[in-house]
Amino acid sequence: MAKKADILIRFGERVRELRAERGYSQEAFAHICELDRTYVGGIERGERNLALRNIERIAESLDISISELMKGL
Amino acid sequence: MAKKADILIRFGERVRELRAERGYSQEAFAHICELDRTYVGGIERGERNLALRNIERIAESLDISISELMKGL
DNA sequence: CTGTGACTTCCAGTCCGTA
DNA sequence: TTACGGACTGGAAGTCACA
Repeated sequence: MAKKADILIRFGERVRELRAERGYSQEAFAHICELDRTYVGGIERGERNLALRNIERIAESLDISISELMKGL
Repeated sequence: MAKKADILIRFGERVRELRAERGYSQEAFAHICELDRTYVGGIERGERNLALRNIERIAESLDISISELMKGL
């Protein structure tokens, strides 16, 4: 199984990349998302199988569409 | 909470549309996704805040990318 | 600033039905 | 074929202390 990297890992890397691009720390970004700092950290490390509502929050906080956020995954 | 159309509702409508396009019944589609039939029904009705792994399953079962699935949402 | 393990609460997700 | 209810289990949501 797992011919490609896991979806959660890839999603986390994508979030980290976009978050860093914007010059946010995890903590600052977490605040914008209204999520806990450690929770966002867990997402970026691919440890969290987050649900659609939180995916939406993250996309909004990055100021892009969900579709854009999911690009390449 | 004054949202025009909740993300879950919009996602559900999108899934229903794409699933029906392919001529699958909810039950047949649920079987392909390896999800419960009542759960798929709940998703299409916008009652379920499903997680990323299951979003991926649905996209795969529809034979499109997650990004494509999320288009317009 | 970030990683991580542990923790509680509540919902994601399953299985049984009925209409 | 789909909607929806009840009851259940595992895991997502959310937080904390400390490295």
